[in-house]
Amino acid sequence: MDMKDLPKAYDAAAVEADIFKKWEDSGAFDPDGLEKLDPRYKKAEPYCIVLPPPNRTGTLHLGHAKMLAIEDLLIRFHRMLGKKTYWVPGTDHAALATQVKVEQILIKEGYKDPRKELGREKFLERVREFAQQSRDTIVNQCKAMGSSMDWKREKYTLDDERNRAVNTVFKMMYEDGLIERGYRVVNWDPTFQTTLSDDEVDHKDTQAELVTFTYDKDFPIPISTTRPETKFGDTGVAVHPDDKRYKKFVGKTLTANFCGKQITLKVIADEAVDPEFGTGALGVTPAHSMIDAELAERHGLPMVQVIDTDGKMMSEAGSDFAGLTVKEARKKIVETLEANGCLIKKETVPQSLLIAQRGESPVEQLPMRQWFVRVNKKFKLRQDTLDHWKKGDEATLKELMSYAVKSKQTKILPDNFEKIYFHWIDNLRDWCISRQIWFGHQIPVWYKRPLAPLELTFVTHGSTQDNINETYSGDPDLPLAEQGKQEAVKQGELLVGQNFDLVITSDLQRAVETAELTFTGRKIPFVQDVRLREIDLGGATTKDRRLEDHVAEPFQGGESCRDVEKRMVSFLSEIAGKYPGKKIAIMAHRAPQLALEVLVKGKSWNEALTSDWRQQKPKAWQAGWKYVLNDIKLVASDTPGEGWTRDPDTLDTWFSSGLWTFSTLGWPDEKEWKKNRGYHPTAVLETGYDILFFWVARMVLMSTYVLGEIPFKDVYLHGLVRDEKGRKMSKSIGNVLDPLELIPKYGTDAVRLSLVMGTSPGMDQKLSEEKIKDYRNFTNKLWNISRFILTTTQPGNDTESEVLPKTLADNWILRQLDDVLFQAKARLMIYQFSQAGEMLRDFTWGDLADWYLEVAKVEKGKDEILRLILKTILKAWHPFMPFLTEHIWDLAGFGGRLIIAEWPPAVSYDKKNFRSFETIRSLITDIRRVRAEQSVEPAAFIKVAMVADEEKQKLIGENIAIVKQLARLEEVEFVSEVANSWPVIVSGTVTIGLNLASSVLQKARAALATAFSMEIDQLKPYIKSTEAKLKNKEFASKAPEKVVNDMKNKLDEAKAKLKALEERMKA
RNA sequence: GGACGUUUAGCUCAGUUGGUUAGAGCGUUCGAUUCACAUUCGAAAGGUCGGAGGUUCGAACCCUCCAACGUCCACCA
Repeated sequence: MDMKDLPKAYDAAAVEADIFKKWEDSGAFDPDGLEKLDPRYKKAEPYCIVLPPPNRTGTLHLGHAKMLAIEDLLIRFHRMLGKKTYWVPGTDHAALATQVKVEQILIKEGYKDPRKELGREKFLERVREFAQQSRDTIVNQCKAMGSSMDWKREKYTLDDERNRAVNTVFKMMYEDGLIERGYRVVNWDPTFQTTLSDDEVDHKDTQAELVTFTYDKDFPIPISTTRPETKFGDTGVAVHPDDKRYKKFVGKTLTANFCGKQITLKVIADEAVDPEFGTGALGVTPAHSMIDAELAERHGLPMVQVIDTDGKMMSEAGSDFAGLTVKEARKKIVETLEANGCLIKKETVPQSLLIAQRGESPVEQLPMRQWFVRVNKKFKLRQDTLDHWKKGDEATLKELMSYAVKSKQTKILPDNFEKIYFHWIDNLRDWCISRQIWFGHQIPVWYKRPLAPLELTFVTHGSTQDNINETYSGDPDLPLAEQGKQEAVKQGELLVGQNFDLVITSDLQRAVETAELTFTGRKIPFVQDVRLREIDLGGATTKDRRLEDHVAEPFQGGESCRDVEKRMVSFLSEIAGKYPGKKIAIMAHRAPQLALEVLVKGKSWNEALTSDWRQQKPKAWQAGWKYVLNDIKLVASDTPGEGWTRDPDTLDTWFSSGLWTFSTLGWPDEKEWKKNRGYHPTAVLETGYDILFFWVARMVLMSTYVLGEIPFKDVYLHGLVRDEKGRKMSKSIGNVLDPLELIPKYGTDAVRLSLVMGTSPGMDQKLSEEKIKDYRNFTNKLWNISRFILTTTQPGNDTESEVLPKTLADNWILRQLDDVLFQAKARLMIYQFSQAGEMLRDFTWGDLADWYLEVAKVEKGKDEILRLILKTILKAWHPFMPFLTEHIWDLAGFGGRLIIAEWPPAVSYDKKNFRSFETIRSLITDIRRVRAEQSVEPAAFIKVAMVADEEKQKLIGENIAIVKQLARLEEVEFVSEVANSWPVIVSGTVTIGLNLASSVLQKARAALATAFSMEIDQLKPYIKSTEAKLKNKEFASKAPEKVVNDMKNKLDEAKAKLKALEERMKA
């Protein structure tokens, strides 16, 4: 292309798609592709960022655009630094959010209850279809933003590999006792019919009616509530321990007839009660308030549920109320209380209502059986963790999360968010992870339910010689010792009166013998089962046969505890089908019994091992341990086969997101994970501060737990993008700026700049179209700078080697360039993108375009240096403006792809006299100012005469062409003294006189006199205060030398200037 | 109720560990324009750094208190 044909303005829309394709085809987005492009990436340090996967709920907004701009900047910068950069692309299924969205769409299509009408599979198909469309949109938008990630490596939080990671972690946590199924009060969303975690519930300030009443006419303690309808579930009344009014009731159990229902209430004293509020007494509703549930747990109060999952009153509320909605019931209760004369007063109070984060529906707190991650539970670490704990040490998940940040292994930027993070952890409750929605990772738990529960009685075998000696002779099948036989008989005596339908024994000698002796004389069928055998110790010798060490790891050549567990699952599921409702005695060994504790009681192996009765001294001998087999629960990463029903619930979406840093790198697949191991911990996690808790904290939890290492070294939290008035962008206000509309209008680079510049981490950003326009102007400026250089210079050989400065201006611009490269790099390393960009802009616009290019129009022979500067700034700007810079790079024919060019090295210049050009610059500036200040016609600026010392005369004389061009002068002459009739200003130590047209002379003199006196008025107090300061002994002794010297120099300059001005005034 | 921010020019914001007379962009005013760029260039005006105390030779910066605004967490039943 002929350079002359370059359009006057940069047309982003016309070139961007093309450039993106070139990048994509080049393989530069692929960390392994980099090696093929440039050998320097072969042994390169890895640099990895995982893309916070956008939700597949629709399209990307400006917040995403900001995220992409910052992360792409980081990736491109580090790629140019020579790192093997891997930006992991992917999307999030966003379980609930996506399902809700699709439900809304289906309702619009005419379905009334889409899930019921379609059924699980068909409904999920629609959700998947929507998610797929959304994914396609997201990918295209990311590409439009210029994001340099390789979509061939795309991951999805709900794909098969991620599912494997989820199931594996679930199983690990379950085995460690960190996941449990419990009956607890949870947040329930009656609209979407699912539980929500504490973090998914918001508080909305509303007005509510606070009702003060007594449960019935005779009840001695009045209470207040805004939720009278829950009072059917009250099981206690709590007062403050010091409250004299109620002291006499504490500890008593009272009854009342509350609106037709008989309730029993225990009066308890608890510090948590505020004696000042209401009546000072609090009706405790353990089933419908987490706070009350905690209170109830402390005081042993029972839980009575009265509201169902539809938000309606249950039969527990009495026939008058059952079936009513919460609202209806509330109204009716107040009326009933009033009619019964129990109502004391009604008042309006502010209340914060629990609402679901999506939508406005109120959230109920209900007791339910759900799955929880226990954050305060001690567990044994599976590996060395965070360079602080050793494998086998005990810790809680909270401690891991806390230590990762406390030890600064993960640093949060800005650091005040660390405090917020710790505060959140301190108040963290167990995390409810099961959801009753369909879209998501189904919980990897299977059940087999017998038609009727089996009653199992575990009986243990009598001692063998090894048991007595507490040794291991190596023979796994010893007969009973004499002592053991006696024990077996004794056991039989203790079991008299208990009836069994069947005895199943292990087939080992000691078990069979014991069974015969224990159940002698009873006519019960015996069955032997090989699956009930003791754990196979393999080649273990006495020293290494601690079961604790072999929970997952098998004994050498033998079994692990988990292997026994597997046998027992098979055993139990068989007898569950064969003998429903029967009473069965199980005669077996230690490991099988512990497996029962695990499988039937839901303990973890470590819990089962530590609570094992055999550990107690003296051993608590008893005749049989009872287990009721309601269902057999199997936690597995794969479906266990016929006859098993999978838990229908799905997991909280953040469970899978929490694994994102390593599940995307191949874990738990050994081969893949090994390949990508170097990328973890990832370099930085860049995201909005609004998901610090949801996501960032949970990734720390998962990574420290699963891998024992942090998920990322730095966390960079960007602020939210708001409209120009500081409001959140929302469709209802209509202030949404859509990246897809902005990009074609202003160019991607301008949009990216506007999202990066003028922002700092953690601070919200106000964005207007005006700002984007300003950055569009800048992209155009860079375009025209390039256009000028490319049209006025010849390519030459464009070497990377040094270009020697020929003139003062050359030396000055190279020095400025060198400085800005150093500064910008330093800022980028510490995530100060805005400052880095500002420095580059000041150089590009202020130094290069406004000065050096002007100089270049006068001084010729700058082809080489101009092209070097262009090449250098294109590199430096590339992370900020990838499209424009790559495009110009192509046009200039610099060769190769800018995207993998090396970050520019230092530029050499003459360090001694780089300041000389500053003198000329300030002279020109002064002339320009005088002209403007005095409102002098340009035509009057014909001549400038100046008084200067010889050195300065020489300097200016050598650069006279520049001075003339930039100050728009016709002539400059040096004189010994400037004529009195000429207006004069002082520039540094140069005195300039202006030869003005006579018509403006008078005006100019007057203006000049005012200007002089103003300047003198400014200088005098400055000189005075500075002199005083310098004379101050304390200042002189305490201030650093550099400060003092700088002040002295500046003072001398000011004095000289003042002297000259005063002389001029006199004249 | 608790915590964390923010408050600097008309607007949007910088201001690195306290150190010369506090900066930028936009806007405003004045001026320029055959030149790479009117998406341009030059210049100016505009700030007792939210308020009040304190520490220091020296404070926009550190400490205390207050005010306004914002955000997060808790939930007083």
